[in-house]
Amino acid sequence: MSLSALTATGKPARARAPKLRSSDRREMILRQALDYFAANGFTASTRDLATAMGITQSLLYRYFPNKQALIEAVYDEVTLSRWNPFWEDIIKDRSKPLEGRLEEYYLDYAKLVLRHEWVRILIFAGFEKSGINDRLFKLLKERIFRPVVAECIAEYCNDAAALAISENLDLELELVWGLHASIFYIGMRKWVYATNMPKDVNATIIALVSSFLCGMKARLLSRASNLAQVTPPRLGEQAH
Amino acid sequence: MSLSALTATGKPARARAPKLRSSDRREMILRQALDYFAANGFTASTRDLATAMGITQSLLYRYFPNKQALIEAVYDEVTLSRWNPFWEDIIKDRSKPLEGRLEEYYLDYAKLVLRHEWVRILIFAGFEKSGINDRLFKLLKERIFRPVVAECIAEYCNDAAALAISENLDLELELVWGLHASIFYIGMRKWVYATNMPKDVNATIIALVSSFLCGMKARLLSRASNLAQVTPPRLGEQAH
DNA sequence: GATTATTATGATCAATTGTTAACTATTCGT
DNA sequence: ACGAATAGTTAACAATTGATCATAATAATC
Repeated sequence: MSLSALTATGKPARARAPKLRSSDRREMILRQALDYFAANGFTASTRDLATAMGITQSLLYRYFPNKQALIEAVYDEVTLSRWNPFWEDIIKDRSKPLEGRLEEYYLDYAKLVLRHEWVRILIFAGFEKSGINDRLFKLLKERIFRPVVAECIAEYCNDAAALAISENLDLELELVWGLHASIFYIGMRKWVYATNMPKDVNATIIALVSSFLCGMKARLLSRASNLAQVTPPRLGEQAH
Repeated sequence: MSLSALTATGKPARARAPKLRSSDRREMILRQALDYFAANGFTASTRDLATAMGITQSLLYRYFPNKQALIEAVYDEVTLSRWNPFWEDIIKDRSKPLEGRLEEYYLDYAKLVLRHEWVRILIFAGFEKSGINDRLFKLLKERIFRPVVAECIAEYCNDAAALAISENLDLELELVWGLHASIFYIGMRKWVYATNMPKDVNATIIALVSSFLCGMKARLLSRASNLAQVTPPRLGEQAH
């Protein structure tokens, strides 16, 4: 009988999925599940997911013990394999001007944010399992936010002022959170709200970085000068 | 027989829900559904929802034709009734300094963002039905973002410069999007990612507003001065 | 206190869900 | 070419879902 005939239950027949090496099939499932979950949320059914990738639903369970395991593999794939380990080096490379370094990093990060999986999977994951993003945020804070603050201080403060304010950098860190948020939110406008985007994304990133540095500089100079007033005769005064 | 006895199927008995006036019951369902959906997402089952509010699931269908209608009522409740119509007046009130006005508005908006329903319902809605937030974003843009840009221009530009740059305010608007994002993201850290919050939220808002104004001022002054250089005697042209 | 209008409940349906297991098709070594 | 190993499919189960409706409980009216 014909392979393209109907099944016993009358469902339209589909070409049998080709037999792949176990590792290849697993990789293929992971990649497609990533796209599918990013588009439809983790609540999408395993049946629809399997149909979308041209295999039967039960085959999923040969490669992942259950749906949750597949979801976690997808999450790891997004957060671990899309993190660029060189970002930190870009930020810390003092052979280039600070503004250029920040532009370079944030323009690259924006590319990530403009791909639907980064924004959507991160948010889906946060909703599903609180705390799942902790590792990622720790990475962000230690490898990006703190270095950015350190570079700004190195740029705008002398050593004495840098030392003096290093006790409390909460608000400086919050300004970096703010810049991060501004750029992440561009992705949210596209991939969560489906509302209007900046006319020119790159120009927007550059304007945001410039504005950030302006605010950070003003803040650091202001702290340094307050410091000088409080302890007049010692080091630590500096101007621009 | 006792009212607290078990039912035929052995489920633990629950006190029968009191008989309320139709409008009161509807209001009560709406309010509780808001909290429950904000906490558990729109995919939460109507059974669990009903149990949480101490009524039976079928009662929901007396007040809302289906689950989708309930979800939409919840969404409207959040977006329509939590919008403060006086925000626009605060921003435009030139009897006060600009920075103070922005602080006042954003401190108030932050209160909204720190309540879980605003952040979560908005994002849930965006995921469920793309375009549903369009009306809200139009409101934000017309009543908040554009006025903020206008007030900044009034503060930092003379009339000629204001007129000249008014042709293209895309990037200035994007800076306001960025400030909005910075504050909304504080709510996301709490209600989506369940990660760390600013140590002092109000101080953070004030620092963000200050930094924003610093960047906006620099940008507007720079545009105005470019303008003067390019077309010394006339009005109107502006460069990139 | 009996009648009536209104509100809440319980049982049930059909569809969909994650998951398992028995079965079939394909590939590869010999 | 044959058989074992591997990959994929079909069919089913139990639990959960949104939704419906007849009925029981309560409040209002007289």
